[in-house]
Amino acid sequence: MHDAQFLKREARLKIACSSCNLRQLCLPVGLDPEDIEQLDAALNLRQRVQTGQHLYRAGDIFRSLYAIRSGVFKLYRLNADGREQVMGFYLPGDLMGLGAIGTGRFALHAVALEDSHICEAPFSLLEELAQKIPSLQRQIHRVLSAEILQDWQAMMMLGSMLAEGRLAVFLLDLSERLQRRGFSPTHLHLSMSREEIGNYLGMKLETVSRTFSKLQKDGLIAVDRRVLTIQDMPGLKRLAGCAGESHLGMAEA
Amino acid sequence: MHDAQFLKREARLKIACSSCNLRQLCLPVGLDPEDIEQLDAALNLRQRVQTGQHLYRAGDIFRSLYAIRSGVFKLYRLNADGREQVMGFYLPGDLMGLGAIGTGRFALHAVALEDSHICEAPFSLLEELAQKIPSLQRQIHRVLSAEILQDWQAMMMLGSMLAEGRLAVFLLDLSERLQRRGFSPTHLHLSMSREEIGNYLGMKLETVSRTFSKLQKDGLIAVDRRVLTIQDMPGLKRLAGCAGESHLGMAEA
DNA sequence: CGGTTCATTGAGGGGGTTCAACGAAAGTGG
DNA sequence: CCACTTTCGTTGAACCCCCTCAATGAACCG
Repeated sequence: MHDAQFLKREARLKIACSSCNLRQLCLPVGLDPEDIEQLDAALNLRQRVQTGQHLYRAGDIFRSLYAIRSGVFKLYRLNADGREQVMGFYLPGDLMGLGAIGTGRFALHAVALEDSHICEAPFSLLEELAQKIPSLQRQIHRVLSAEILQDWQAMMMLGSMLAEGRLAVFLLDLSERLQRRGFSPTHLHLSMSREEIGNYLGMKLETVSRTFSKLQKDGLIAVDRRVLTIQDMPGLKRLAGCAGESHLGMAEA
Repeated sequence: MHDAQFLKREARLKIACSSCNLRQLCLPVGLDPEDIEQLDAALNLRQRVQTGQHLYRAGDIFRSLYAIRSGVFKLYRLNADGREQVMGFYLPGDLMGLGAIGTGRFALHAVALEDSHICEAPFSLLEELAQKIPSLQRQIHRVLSAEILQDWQAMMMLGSMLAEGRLAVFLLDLSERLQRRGFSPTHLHLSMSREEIGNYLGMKLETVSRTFSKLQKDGLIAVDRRVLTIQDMPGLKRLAGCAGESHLGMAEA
């Protein structure tokens, strides 16, 4: 993501799970080469999604999961009075649509924050294949479970942390996910606006901006527009770990 | 739950999925009678968990999912400085442990808020069985997906609603889940304390208490200790729907 | 009955929102 | 190339919801 070279290099490659550099993050994890071939056949539907385009919308009938090959997506919902609520940001190797399996309809809107490429995985085919390939079934379970864990982390942030802590958790999470994908863990490009970050973290864009400024003043990060450098990883982790949770109070059973 | 008669009646019955009145909520959904028998054989491990007892603890090795037959459980985590963070309340028919599938270890503590009965479902057996029974596999996917949806609702509350709205969503969610289980949707017994509710909703127990009082003054609910009656369902839904989200503001793109 | 836990209510303070102004960067059309 | 416009980010000041601290009351239990 945020790397034109990366995009171009990917476009030139034959796009197959077996040759995909995301196979250690995506559905193929734990599969034998011959199984990956079968998987490849099932999800040979590739698509390009340009910045600002929607991959699907809340209410659409669910037929497929979508794996991100490159780019970044924002998942969000619109509440009763039309205001947006960001539910997460998704990176290469992530699967989108997991919340729709149960109901048969997408619950959220998915929009590309950068020019992106995705792989469409028809879910009925995936289920069929999982019936024959135990390791694929296990991986589907793992992926669903991981999404639950990720959501719990967001709930934890929103439920018990102050602005500083939330931003620290957000940055560390992003950093770790980027690192797992082979990007630098300290030099991040933010594909989302301050408003989108704040919306996800349950605060206003002004608060995000102010908190960025404070973290910069404290020497933990350096921000220049949408390029953010983590300068004091342990310090950030300290913020994310314990400090700043629920108004400095120490009470509780 | 919260009904001694219910517990006693259950104890007398032969405890099998095929005769369980939760089979429309739990793992057996969509299974043929003969498949249910196989499922029954796989999870014949029943347990009693008394109020305050832990079913498992964060960090424990994950081997089984746990289905609630009767009672109520609280799932929570302890953060760095030992403070509690409630991640959810689970009712009969719900499955616990879904977040542990990916990592092999439980991420949360599970404690009974009432004297409860659970069914243990060894996950390796479940996976094996799902390999043979497509409808069971589909149900496992559905259950995992439903947990994701439930978590998204919690994120939505925490991220964009004020105390009143959060409490309204909480009560309506509880009401609907109780109704699906055959209980009254308007007359609820709260198995959890104000502090636990507040912790889950990202607010202090005093705020929960004050907000209950306000909702009561407005004629939406009636509260007597841990018995809560919903008196104006549409009014509550109005609160949960749009009102009270992010400081009364109407701006935004 | 005294001790503990839980719930309610009040008063004061703080973190974040709201409203507002300003600046920087990017895109547009002449 | 430069006004013009638009979008995005930053910063300041006032207000408000909720937290904190505190006191009181009700129910449960040994």
